[in-house]
Amino acid sequence: MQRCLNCRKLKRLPAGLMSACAETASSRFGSHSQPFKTPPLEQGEGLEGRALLQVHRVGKHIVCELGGLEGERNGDGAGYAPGIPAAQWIVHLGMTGRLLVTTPEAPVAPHTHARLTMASGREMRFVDARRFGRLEFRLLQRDKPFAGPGVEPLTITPEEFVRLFRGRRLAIKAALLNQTLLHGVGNIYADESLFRAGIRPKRLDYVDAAGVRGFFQLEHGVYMRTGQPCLVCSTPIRRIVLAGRGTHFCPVCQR
DNA sequence: CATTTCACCTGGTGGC
DNA sequence: TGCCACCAGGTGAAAT
Repeated sequence: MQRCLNCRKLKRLPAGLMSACAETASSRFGSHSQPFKTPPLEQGEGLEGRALLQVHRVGKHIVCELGGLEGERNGDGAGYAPGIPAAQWIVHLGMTGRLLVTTPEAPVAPHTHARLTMASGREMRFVDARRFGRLEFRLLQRDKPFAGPGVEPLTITPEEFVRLFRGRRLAIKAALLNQTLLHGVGNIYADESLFRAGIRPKRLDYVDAAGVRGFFQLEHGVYMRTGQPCLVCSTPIRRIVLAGRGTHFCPVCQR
């Protein structure tokens, strides 16, 4: 018996892999408050026996490419194999999520939502106190490869960037936080980017592909520096709430 | 449709 | 010392 991470009751849990019972996982499927975007039972069964081929990033998501199973076939009847990508495990860490690799004997930390036994004998564990993280399993013969909700900020062209943001009637910071436009930028990078570019978070429809001034590389210029002097002009950094988030800026450097 | 607001969740912090 | 209000932020449902 094990305590379900969703309903907190002592229950027999499916497959011993996911620390949530089937009923709450499915009944609360889609809720914010649980980490299983794919129901735990389906997720555990889907992952079983697959090789972990590659890990990469898409926006704020970690994408694990998984190999096929012996005898597994795609829609055209072609065979999969352990070395051929056939499924994906998508991990979003939310605010406090972590992926840990441990020995099976290692004490199970509070808020451990998933425990995967690896072929090496070690365990991969997903721990997330605040439960903003998500776990999702995709079968490529059924689902599209995960592409993320928006476009990549590190490879977008200036022209695409302009096309994405021009004409919108909302604060530039709210637009930056919208993952269906540009994905991967959270509250901290939004504040820091706008400071470096010298742009007020409340500005509407601001587009200037060459507007990066490049103030600082290492330390936060504005984020969580409310009342402290601006690193450029010494004016106290201001804090407002925008799009429901703490928002920090220099009233002189950012126009 | 576009945009805004808010609930979800827990650990840490500061005030009393 | 302990209690409580409040804050942090990614997401997506609900409201506007």
